[in-house]
Amino acid sequence: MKYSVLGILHYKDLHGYRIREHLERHFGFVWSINPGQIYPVLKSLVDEGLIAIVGINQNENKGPYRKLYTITEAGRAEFQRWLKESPKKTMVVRDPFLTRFIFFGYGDIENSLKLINEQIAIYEEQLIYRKANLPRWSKQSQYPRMIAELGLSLNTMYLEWLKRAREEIAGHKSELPGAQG
Amino acid sequence: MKYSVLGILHYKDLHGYRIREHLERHFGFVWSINPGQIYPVLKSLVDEGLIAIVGINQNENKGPYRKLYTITEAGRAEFQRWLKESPKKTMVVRDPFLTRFIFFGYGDIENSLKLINEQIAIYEEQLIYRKANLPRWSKQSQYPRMIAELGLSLNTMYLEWLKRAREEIAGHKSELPGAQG
DNA sequence: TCTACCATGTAATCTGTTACATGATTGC
DNA sequence: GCAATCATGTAACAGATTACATGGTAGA
Repeated sequence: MKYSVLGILHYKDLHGYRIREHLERHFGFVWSINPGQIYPVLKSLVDEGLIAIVGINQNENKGPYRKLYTITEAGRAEFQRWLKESPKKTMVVRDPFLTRFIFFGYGDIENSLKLINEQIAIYEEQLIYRKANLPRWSKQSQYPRMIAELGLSLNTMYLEWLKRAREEIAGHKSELPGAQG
Repeated sequence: MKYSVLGILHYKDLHGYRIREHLERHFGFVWSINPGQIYPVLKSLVDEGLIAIVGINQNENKGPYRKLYTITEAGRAEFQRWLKESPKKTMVVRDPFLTRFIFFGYGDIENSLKLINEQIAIYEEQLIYRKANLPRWSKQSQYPRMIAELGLSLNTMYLEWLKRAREEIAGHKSELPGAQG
């Protein structure tokens, strides 16, 4: 999304690949920018005059071919306007596992438990990664650090819920073999 | 999404408007189906033979004009296949407030606090609604109830985080007037 | 040399969103 | 009678996803 790009260029001049990598690595749970999306977005931002190319590294210098982008004054103004807006929509969680979970009553319990265990494994790994990365945020980056803390809380809460769900479903299985709720 | 429609038709034969309403009301935080999306989806499901129209209420009978859909055997089979699949993607939270929050360091603190307070008001109201609706889920609908519990946990956790963020930012304001983190 | 990754880009397709249009019904 | 809501639908647009294509660089 274009405002994320404008936001990140406040911090540093970057090229497309790095912008995407940065967003994905640090805030991937809040949004994800697609590799096939970042270059068209950069192009349209240049066309609108909100960002500009400050340099193109061709192989005269060493390092790969890439374009370095910077934010313009118009870009900063547009970003400030956006930042002040009250968001019109509330939080939505997109998760292909949860859409299945709702309908687990129409499937078989063994398969449900298998999928739940897969999710637990994924989020336990993610939790380790997130705990390890929290101290990296300095006092300078107060807001990104708070977002990282939110990610950690979400991760912890979700894991607890998954484990409660697993216990409840496993218990249900032994009580009423074959039956589904 | 088509599998949500197939899932919900396991529970009951419904018409388009009710399908959307049901999804929106009970699981709106996990997905939202757009009003301009449900009818094309129903049409393509009929074309694929996964659902079928069981009746059209024209104004011979009382009540408004509407089409009642049911799931076919092919639809059940396709749904079962989907339900067994391991989801390829992990959870993503979409929230226009959080995308702004990350960049609050580049805006002014007064505005940030204003937006945070708006969010707190929204989610406090939502929390009351969710607490009130939890007991409605019977033992029969175990999985939807667990989803509702997840919604409640998420809501509670998010509110706590918003309030911690507010305190931290408000404190920061009085310590270092004009400065931003 | 070969693999993995860095880096940019396009095309086709699928979803999602907004806005509109129509008309019936229900309750005040 | 009027407003709100029920109900179905379309059109235009915006955003996301997948797949592909190209070529450079770094390190085993």
